[in-house]
Amino acid sequence: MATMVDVARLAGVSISTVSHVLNGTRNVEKNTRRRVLSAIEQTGYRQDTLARALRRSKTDSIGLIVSAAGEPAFAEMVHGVEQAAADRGLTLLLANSAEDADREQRAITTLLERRIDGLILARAANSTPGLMADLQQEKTPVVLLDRLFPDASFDQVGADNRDSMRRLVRHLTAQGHTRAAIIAGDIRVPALSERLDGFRDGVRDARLSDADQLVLVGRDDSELQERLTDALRTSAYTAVVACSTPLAVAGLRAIVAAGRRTPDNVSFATFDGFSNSDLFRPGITTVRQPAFDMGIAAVGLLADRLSAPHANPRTLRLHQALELRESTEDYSR
Amino acid sequence: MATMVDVARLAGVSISTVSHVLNGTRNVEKNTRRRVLSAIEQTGYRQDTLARALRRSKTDSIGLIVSAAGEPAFAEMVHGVEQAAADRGLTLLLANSAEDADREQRAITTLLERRIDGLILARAANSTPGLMADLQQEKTPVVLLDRLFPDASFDQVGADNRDSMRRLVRHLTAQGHTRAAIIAGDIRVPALSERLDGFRDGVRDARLSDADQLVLVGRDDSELQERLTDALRTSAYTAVVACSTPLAVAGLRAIVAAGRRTPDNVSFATFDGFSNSDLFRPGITTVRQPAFDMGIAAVGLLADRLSAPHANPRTLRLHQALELRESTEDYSR
DNA sequence: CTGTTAGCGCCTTCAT
DNA sequence: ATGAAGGCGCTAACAG
Repeated sequence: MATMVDVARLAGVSISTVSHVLNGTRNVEKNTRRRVLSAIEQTGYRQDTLARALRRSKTDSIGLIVSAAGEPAFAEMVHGVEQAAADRGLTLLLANSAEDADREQRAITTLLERRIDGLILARAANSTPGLMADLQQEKTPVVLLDRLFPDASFDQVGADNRDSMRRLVRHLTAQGHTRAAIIAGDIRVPALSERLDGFRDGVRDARLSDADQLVLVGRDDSELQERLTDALRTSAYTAVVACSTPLAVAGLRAIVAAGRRTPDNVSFATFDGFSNSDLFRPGITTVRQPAFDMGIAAVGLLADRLSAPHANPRTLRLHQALELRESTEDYSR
Repeated sequence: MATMVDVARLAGVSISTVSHVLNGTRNVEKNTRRRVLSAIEQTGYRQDTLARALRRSKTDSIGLIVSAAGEPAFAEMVHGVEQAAADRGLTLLLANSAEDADREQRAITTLLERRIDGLILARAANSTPGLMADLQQEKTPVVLLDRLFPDASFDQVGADNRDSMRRLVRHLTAQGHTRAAIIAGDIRVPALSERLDGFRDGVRDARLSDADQLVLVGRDDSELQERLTDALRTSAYTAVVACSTPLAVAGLRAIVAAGRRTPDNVSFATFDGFSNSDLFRPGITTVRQPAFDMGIAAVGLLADRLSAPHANPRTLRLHQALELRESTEDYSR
């Protein structure tokens, strides 16, 4: 591999001149520049980012840790982050915590050792608050994605979960539903607890009784599925709301297992949803998370932070569209 | 940020000793080791991967360039690669070429400048053969993923596309279909041209006429969709086969636009398919690409290559399961 | 068992 | 307009 020394020798200049033409960091005579450029060409010289980063203590790279690389919503966020990073000349280091705090901690350490300029983090469900305190101490800026932190001392990008759920419930109650089951999942995850809060808002808006609603909370999707199956068999719930794609899978399976049908017997709606779901029956009413745009926005916040380290932290809440489909239509008790 | 010098001073040893306890690269007395370890603790020392990599000329990182980060199949490959890399202590640098040769070239340059130990590449559709020749010259090992190269001079991981399609066509012809349309898409993509070859194999197996089949080739999905719509309106094709998820979207839309219905009027099958598609109607017969495992396998090949630079290149073809569903059932002419 | 030292390739101040 | 030279933080001979 050719180095700056090789280029300098071939061009008959000093390595400092080579560096300066490379970075455009001071004037160099037209003619010398030409010689350097052609020497670069001939030697096939390629800058060594490592040495450069070591010297400048800046890597032009950012890290992204997602909590569930397998979920479509996170895959989209990764896509968005990658695009926005590349547009800014930043390289993306990707890691997946798989909802595990230990793996998350290891990923953070690894990325910080690699001296990333900034970190975008969708925290694992069982991530400890202590982690955030530690991160506060680091000089590497952090942007929280999707999995937000209650006190707004970080830059964060999320969705308007609570309000979106409230709108969804309003839609259901407007159709006459009075008893619904919500599969809330692991409410240690802020986005999920926000959605549950929104559900309660909606129930209150419609002056319905909390006791008539079924709230399914827990970490084990298949257990939730069973509980819902039982509930649908024995009680008169007329609507089911799922709070994420995997929970929607559990919900739909429970509906089938209980011998119910959507939308005939039971209305169904979900957050996040399934891709291309408009092509299939039943069409499912979905609150669509703008995951790709959230990824873009996270990089934006991070870039802003890098250029203004002491500005006030910002929390962005992106709007989620409510896509109405047949799974919540034609309800009649 | 504490450095090895700080640790050494605090522990009252030389930096070389610190380095050796850090890397376990030579024996150090139990007692000194303890002192060093505690000094590391106290200073909050963290290894600087950059300096280390510069010195060792080895970064313990790999690059992955996908051609279409938005497609579910590639998202799964990313997931698999990330997991396998993390399991081996490798950091993943991710880039997306978005099927554009220029972006691909830039991504390659960027990653090589970062001195990745190896590269996993799903080439862009319009990637030039010259690129592969250039890559041959690099000392950085390359593993081709999904988008393979005809001459097997690289390590590669793909699927048994041709044979899988042949099996699928056999299933269709066994049901009595004699006229099918295949949406082959951009056959510059090897996986797609292989699938088309398999289609022709299947047609020949059944002693059907090529002229009775409709082969739709092109880069613009919506144009293919229109052509298929017209064909379905005017000709008696009884089956449609799509060669990727986006092409399946086009195919299903065309079927609807032509006023046909699956499976009543027309059978339908696709490669790659939709996630959780078992939950929806019509259930679609799908050749499922083992994308996650392909990602895992690619890292495996790369790791092997790193430890045995001069071994013969290997091409892995993973088996794709044929999932039969109702979209190809109950056909009667 | 431990220490000294020469770079890895680059940027950047200080001279000229 | 250009060069010389000192590190960035670390590993790996080479010495003791």
